[in-house]
Parts: sequence; C-alpha cells; structure tokens
Amino acid sequence: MKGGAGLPAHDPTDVWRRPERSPVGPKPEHSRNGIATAALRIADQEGLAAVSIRRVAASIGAGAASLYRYVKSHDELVELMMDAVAGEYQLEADGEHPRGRLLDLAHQGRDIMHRHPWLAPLLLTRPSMGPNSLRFLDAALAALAPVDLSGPAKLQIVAMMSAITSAFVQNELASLTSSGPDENASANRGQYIIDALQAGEYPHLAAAMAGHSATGDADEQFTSAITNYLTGAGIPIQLS
Amino acid sequence: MKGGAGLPAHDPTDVWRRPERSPVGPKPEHSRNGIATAALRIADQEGLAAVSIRRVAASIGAGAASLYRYVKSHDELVELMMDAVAGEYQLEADGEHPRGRLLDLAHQGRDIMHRHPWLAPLLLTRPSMGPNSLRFLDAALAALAPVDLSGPAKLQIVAMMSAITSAFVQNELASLTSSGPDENASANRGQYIIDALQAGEYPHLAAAMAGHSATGDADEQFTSAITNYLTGAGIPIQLS
DNA sequence: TCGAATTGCGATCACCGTTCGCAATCAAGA
DNA sequence: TCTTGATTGCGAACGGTGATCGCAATTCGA
Repeated sequence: MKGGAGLPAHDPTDVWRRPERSPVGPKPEHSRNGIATAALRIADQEGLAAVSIRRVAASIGAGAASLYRYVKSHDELVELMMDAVAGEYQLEADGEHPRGRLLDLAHQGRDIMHRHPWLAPLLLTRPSMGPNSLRFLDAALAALAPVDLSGPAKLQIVAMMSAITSAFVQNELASLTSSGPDENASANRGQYIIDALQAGEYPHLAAAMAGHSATGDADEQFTSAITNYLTGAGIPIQLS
Repeated sequence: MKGGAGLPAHDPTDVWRRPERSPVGPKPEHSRNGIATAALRIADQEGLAAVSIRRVAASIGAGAASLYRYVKSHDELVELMMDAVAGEYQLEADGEHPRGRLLDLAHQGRDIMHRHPWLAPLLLTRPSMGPNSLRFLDAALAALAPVDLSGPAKLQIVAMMSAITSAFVQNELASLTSSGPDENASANRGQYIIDALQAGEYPHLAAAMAGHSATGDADEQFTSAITNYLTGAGIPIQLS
C-alpha cells in the first residue's frame, strides 16, 4: 500500500518503544547505538550545530537517507544522544542522607555537562525521557524517599535542581568561551555594556560589577547554589 | 573597494552600538523596531521556528535580502526580539523590601514568558544584553541594594532567579501543550513511560506520580519555588 | 523456492541563512 | 545647480539543511 516511506512497519512513534530490528529483511549495517555514538563524537568535537543528518551518516559511511531507517527525525537523533550521555551517571546508592545524595547527583550532572558542552542548553530546553534519563530520575526520587513531601513536590524539586545545575553550567561554559582566544568577538560584545556603564546608566549594575569577584572556587559556588535551593525547599541535612 | 556587502559602513558589530540610520543615502523604508515587532507577532502566533528572514521580510512587504540592511544576522534579529519583550517589565520601585521586590520581578517575568511562549527557552540558552534587559538587571540589583552581599554574589542570585523562572515557565508551557487538543502525539509520547512504570522499573518514579497532585495553584507553586531559593540564598523578608 | 517485508540510498523537494551585484535614491560639497 | 559618493532595496544565486520518494538488493519465514 505504501511506498518507501522511511521507517519499518513497526513504528509506534516513540523511539524507545520501537524495536530496533525486525525479524525479516536484510540485517541492518548500522545500529541506533552506533549512530548515537557517532553523533555524540561530532557534537563533542564540533558542537551540536555540526550534527546534521548528512554529517552523521557520512561519518559512519552511510548515505544520508539511510539514517532515517534508524531514526524518525533529527530531533529523535538528539533524543538518542541525550539519553546516551544520561547513561554516564553512577547511580549506586550508598547510605547517604537525602541532601548529600542529591548533591552528589548534581555534581555528577555538572561533570557530564562539562564533558559534553552541548548538553546543558538541551536539558534546559527539552525534557529527556529515555531509559537512562528515567533511571536518573528514579535515583533522585529514591534519595528523596525518606523526606516527607508529596510525590509531585519531590518531582518539582528534582526538576528544579536539574534546571539550576544546567543554568549554572551554562554560565560557566559561556564565561570560559568568552575569555578564550577569540579576542575580537567577546571584546566587541561587551563594548556596548562598558560604554553604557560609564555613561552612568545602570548604576547598580556598575556597582555590582565593580565589586571584586572574591568568590573563589567555582566548585564551591556550585555547591552553595544547590545547597541554597535544597535548604529553601526543606531538604534537611539529616533525614527527618 | 567593497561590493555590496550588506550593512552600511558604520557597523561596530554590536547592534546596540550601531546607529540605526546614516545621515546620507535614501531614507530607509523600515526600522529596526518595526522589524522586531513584525518578528514578534509571527513568533507569538506561530512559534519561533516560523521567524525566518524571508518570512519576516515578507510580512513587512520587503525583499528577503533587504532585512540585512537593518540586522546583521538572524541571531541579531532574535536579540532584538528578546530586548523588545524585556521592555514589558514595569520597573518602578515602590518601597518594598528586597524579597518582595524580587518576587514581583519574577512574577512579571513569568507573565511575560506566558505572553511570549518562545521566550523561556531563549532566556535559558543565551543572555540578552540589550538596553531593556540591562534595565531589568539594574532594577533587580537595586532591589538587592540593602542586602549585605558582594556584587558578584548578587549577580549570581539574579541570574539564578531568572533561570528558575524560565525553567518553571517552560515546565508549565510543556504540560499545557501536552494536555492540549493534540491527543495523538502526547498520548504516544507518554506511552513508553507508562509501560515502563507498569513493568516495575522506576519504582520511585511510579510512587511519585501516583501521589495526587494536591499542589493546587501553579501561582502558589511558583511563588514557593522562588521563595525557596531566595530563602536559601539569604534574602530576608525584612531588610537586614 | 517463493513471497513479503526490510534495508540502503540517489535524486529530489522545499526550505533556510547569507552574499553578491546593481539600479535607484538622497544629502552634502563644488 | 550639478556632481559625487555612500546608502537603500532587492532579484538571483550559493551552499547547506531536514525530509520524502521510489527502486534495487537483501533476507527470513512459510
């Protein structure tokens, strides 16, 4: 009935519910995992923008259209990538109290985003719902088990913690890049602000940027940002 | 020496430092502001993806290439849009205490992001540094003036508050869309998760989602999320 | 062995951001 | 007043993108 539409007949629209290979037909020359890995390498080295269908296909020696046998769309490829890196979490639960456990997960998240600089923006933008991501979510909720809060409230807390982590890392990465070797762009970029500050507009901004940044360790800053939030959210140091 | 490269001779690479019109030559038929407004309308109605150079140009009755006389790139157009909506803040400072003032700004931000659903992802992803955005930043710092913290620490707090706001709104918008009239997509989207939950993986996730969402008002939830963070960050109710 | 389903993929479509070159326009200087 | 030179508007084009189509080749179950 249908022409060569792209995907096999078993396509329940959801990547994770779709079997990778059907019992009939020639055996695929590639795999979802291999494709995700190739895409990941490209993203790590050249940024997310370099991850195009054609580029990924070429990097595994396949034709562009062939990728659509494994992946329904470019977005789905990105989903695969996100879940792949979510697999880097170490989720073994030691006997720590909730706050320490969550803090550990947050730090792991920060490390992962440092390894894969393209991740932070994505996490802030779209939810990742693959098996590895769900495993992470479950682990975070497990850490919150002894805390007396409603289920939705706990979900909210985990979501916020992840968001804060992503936002923090994004700031880190942005400032790292702007102090890089690309003098021109970043210099010009801030020129307007400098002018405006000297012109006397934004007095409070000027004052805030004048204060020396005696904050020291970025690690410490991150820890206190997360701790701040958890404290406000009512996560105690010892389990209540 | 140069062909028709695009922009006029006065192009200090920064939109905000570049004069809109030069004293010589024919008077422009459009304006930066008009273009931003047109782009904004398109984004509000059809989403950010619909804001292409060609589309915006057509909507104001101009040729595609003409837009580059006003804007150096698509990214710059987006910058214009972001700063335009940043102008919707009401920044008059009444005599409130820091916490109340910040909370008001956060609520205004949330309202703005509701009016312009494309905004939240952008704010989380790239900083906006136009005059209106800087005015907002300055107002937030003004609210923090009576608080005894270093300048950078205050900047950090404002950045985090904005990030939390954007993340919260993003969650709101995502759940609104998924419970919309588009039954198929959202149903299929969650199907995998439902299956996995019933299969017994992710027990804590299952438990958390089973608890009824007695949280009530989203407004209230938002207030407490922000308040939580501010409390943890050491912003008192009354000025210290 | 045969049929049905699947794979790989070249060609193609409809876009996208961006650049080029040129005619038309306008303000200032001669 | 006329000329000059920078600036505007823009059709055409370039290289790239995601996605679809149709077909030959492959493979497994019946």
